Amino acid sequence: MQRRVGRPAVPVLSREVIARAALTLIDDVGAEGFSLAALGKRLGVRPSSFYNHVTGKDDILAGVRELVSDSIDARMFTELPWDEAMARWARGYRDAFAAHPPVISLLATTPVSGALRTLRMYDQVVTGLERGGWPSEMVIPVMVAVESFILGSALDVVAPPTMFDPGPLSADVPAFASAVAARDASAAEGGRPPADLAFEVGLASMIEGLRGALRSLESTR
Amino acid sequence: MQRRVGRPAVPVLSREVIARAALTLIDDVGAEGFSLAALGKRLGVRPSSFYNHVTGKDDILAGVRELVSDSIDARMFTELPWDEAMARWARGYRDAFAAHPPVISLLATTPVSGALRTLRMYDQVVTGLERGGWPSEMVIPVMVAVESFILGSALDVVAPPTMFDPGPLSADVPAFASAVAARDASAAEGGRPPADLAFEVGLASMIEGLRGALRSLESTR
DNA sequence: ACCTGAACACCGTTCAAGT
DNA sequence: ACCTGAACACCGTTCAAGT
Repeated sequence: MQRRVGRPAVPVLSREVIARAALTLIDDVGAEGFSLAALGKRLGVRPSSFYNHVTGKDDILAGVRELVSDSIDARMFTELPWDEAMARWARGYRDAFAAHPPVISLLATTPVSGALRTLRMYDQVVTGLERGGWPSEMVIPVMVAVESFILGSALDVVAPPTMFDPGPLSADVPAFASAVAARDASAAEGGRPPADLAFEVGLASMIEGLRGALRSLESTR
Repeated sequence: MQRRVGRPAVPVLSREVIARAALTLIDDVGAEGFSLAALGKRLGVRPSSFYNHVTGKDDILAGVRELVSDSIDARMFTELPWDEAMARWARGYRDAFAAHPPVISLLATTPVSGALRTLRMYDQVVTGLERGGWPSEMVIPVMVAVESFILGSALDVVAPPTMFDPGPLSADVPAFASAVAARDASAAEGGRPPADLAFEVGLASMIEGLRGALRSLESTR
């Protein structure tokens, strides 16, 4: 288990290895349990070793972000109508983060990575929207609006479900308490997590609204 | 400047005083410059003093959240039609966070506070939506969907504008690069921050989509 | 009740030393 | 080139001592 000092015969670390181990560590112990010491222990390495491969903790988290982002597919924009592609892209985007709940809060603070892979994804979305008839100055706002909704929804997935216990609070906010109860009953009936209902109604509404906006843009032209 | 040991004649701290000082400190030095040591220096106090008034750093941040959230108004739901009230609520909600950009990332990780004031706000929104004809099991999803969009948009405000420089990247993602240029030109013409365009188009679309969803719910009943 | 000051365990980062 | 190990400044938190 213990390694001798000096350069090892075969390298034990790499940027990739570090990022993958960091992702599973965060998944296992949560955002607040993540530290270079804990990560080093998992990899059988001293924390100072990381600095041969990354510039520091922030760089490790950037690697984690790339790992998660890379699993998001945007190729549907090359074949499907823009509105259908948008719905599928949004679900995949949200699922990628929902698969790693504790990661969401760590990465939410730096939503857009300048990584080339991410820019390529944006490029595909932009191309699909323009092909769908959106005027070019509207394309980025439309994409960012949907992305903001997705990221906000991902945060909601990880939010502590404070709303569930009744008790003294219910008396103070009766309309809210009974609406939560109705929502929970409805979600349980459908066999889905309560947070999914908000995501689906929000996504469907935003896309329907965008469809209408595009129609009126086209009719006034 | 230096205080003698022992209990002071008149208390220098309180939960409120601590939260206000924390908010302005974060505004001044950013999220990463915030520490109990720095906060103590501002208040002329040792970090250990805080523990007489709050349970720790997280509790201080909860106080900051309450401060920001308390400035959000939801009374419009008692007088205006639900869709118009929703639009105003959303703008005020976003503005409250946009007024403190560095705070957003610190607080985004715990989007929903269980504070009574926050629950009261939700209660007003819920009441307004039900008055507008929304079925009770849909009310929470609708509110959460809009709130998710708002929080995601607030994060976007604070996101580093990586997208602006041309150079080698533009060649790799041409559609994206030219769409950003078109967006920037359009924003500059309107004299608004580029991020505002996405918020406005997203908000208008979501509300328009929700109007449509409510209409079809009502027609099938 | 409410502050100081010493002490604690832990943190990210730097850097010389070793192979 | 790539690891260890010692050292650094800083962090949040605990707690006895003081008024």
